[in-house]
Amino acid sequence: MGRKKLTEEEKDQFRTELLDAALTLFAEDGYEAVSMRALATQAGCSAMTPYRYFEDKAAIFDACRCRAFEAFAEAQESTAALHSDPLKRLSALGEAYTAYADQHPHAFRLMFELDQPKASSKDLVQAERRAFNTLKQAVIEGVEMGYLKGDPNTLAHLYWTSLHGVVVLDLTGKLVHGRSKRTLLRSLFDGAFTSARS
Amino acid sequence: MGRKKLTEEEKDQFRTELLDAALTLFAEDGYEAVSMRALATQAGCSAMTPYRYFEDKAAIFDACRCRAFEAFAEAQESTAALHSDPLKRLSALGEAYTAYADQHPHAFRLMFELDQPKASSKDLVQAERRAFNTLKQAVIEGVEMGYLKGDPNTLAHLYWTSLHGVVVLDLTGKLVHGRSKRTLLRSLFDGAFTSARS
DNA sequence: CCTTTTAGTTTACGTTGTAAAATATACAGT
DNA sequence: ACTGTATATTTTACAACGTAAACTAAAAGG
Repeated sequence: MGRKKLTEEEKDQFRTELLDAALTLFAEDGYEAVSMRALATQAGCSAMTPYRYFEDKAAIFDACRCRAFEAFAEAQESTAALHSDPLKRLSALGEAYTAYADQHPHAFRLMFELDQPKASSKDLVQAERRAFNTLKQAVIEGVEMGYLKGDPNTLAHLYWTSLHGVVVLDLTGKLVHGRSKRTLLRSLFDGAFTSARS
Repeated sequence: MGRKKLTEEEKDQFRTELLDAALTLFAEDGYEAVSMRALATQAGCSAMTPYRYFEDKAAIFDACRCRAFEAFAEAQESTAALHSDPLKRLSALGEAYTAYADQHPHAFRLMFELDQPKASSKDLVQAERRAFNTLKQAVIEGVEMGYLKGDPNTLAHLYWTSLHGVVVLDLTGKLVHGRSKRTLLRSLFDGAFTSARS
């Protein structure tokens, strides 16, 4: 029941396993399937054990959010690796962004839910930056190579926010019938490059 | 205890009062303050009474969302009424959009929460359209008067989605430090009109 | 007057997050 | 080797939740 004095590695190991279990439940049956008791069952411990390793349920969700951002960043990075041309890469990253939302709706929701704590943990901020940097790097190269003009940081943010807006409004069914996500994304992409193209 | 055979108007009246109570709780203490028991207390009835008038809690929230969209649409409309010039009006509508998110965070969350039912009620769709149409009308006039070029519906959607993306990513604290919402909105507005300007 | 219909409340159940208490195990000191 | 203490984990317990089921009360129809 209580071996004794777990090393820091063992604790991290358990935390990792717990988050694995949570992410599994998440992916399988969605957000509300992750109760403390369900999570405990999945992780093979009792309902109270997680409380030795995390402050509360919200802290566990925060850590899951962090993991979700890392996985998302990896998806973005591996997409970026396929295209050396900055504009092609930007386009592909946009496609990958919406594809990720389609294929991992629960993870996407976890990442971008409106009611999450505004002050993020250090780790979460880092994971978020990592996801964004892939996009930003493509914009930087686009500017350097003369395909785009303007402040790279601003351009990258604008591309991201526009993309995100289309995705979330589509996800919540708010786009007016007849304007598909795909159509809008194409127009967005063309328009963004029209206005930013040097 | 049970007068008898309420008229349809009386029923609607009660529904309205109940939603008023819900929206009050919402605005005062936020999303999670709206439990059935708290709502009942606020509305001056027992916890089960609302179930005679709504299917379940989700249906009440749907109706609240509808009301929130109507209030939002009104805010947009009254902003639009202040500016006859389409471009000035579009800019003002963008400002009003972000201002609404700042001033009514709970209502905004209710409207645009990621996990809402994708298939909306007829009323909700209508309220959503109404909010969007104000923006769309300004774009239409902008095109008609030769300030903008392109398909108005698409342009309006793009303006809206871009705006929305900035607002929600700011709201969730995802914008990288140093890129303020305001800066991005200005760039967005300039850029949109640069690319769409005829 | 009695029965039915309708409105509303009370009670009760299963589930949730988690505080508090109980239990089990490993090590330190004698 | 025995005992006490620190640590890990589980068990139990509680308040709050959404809501089903049972109950109460009053008006309308026969």
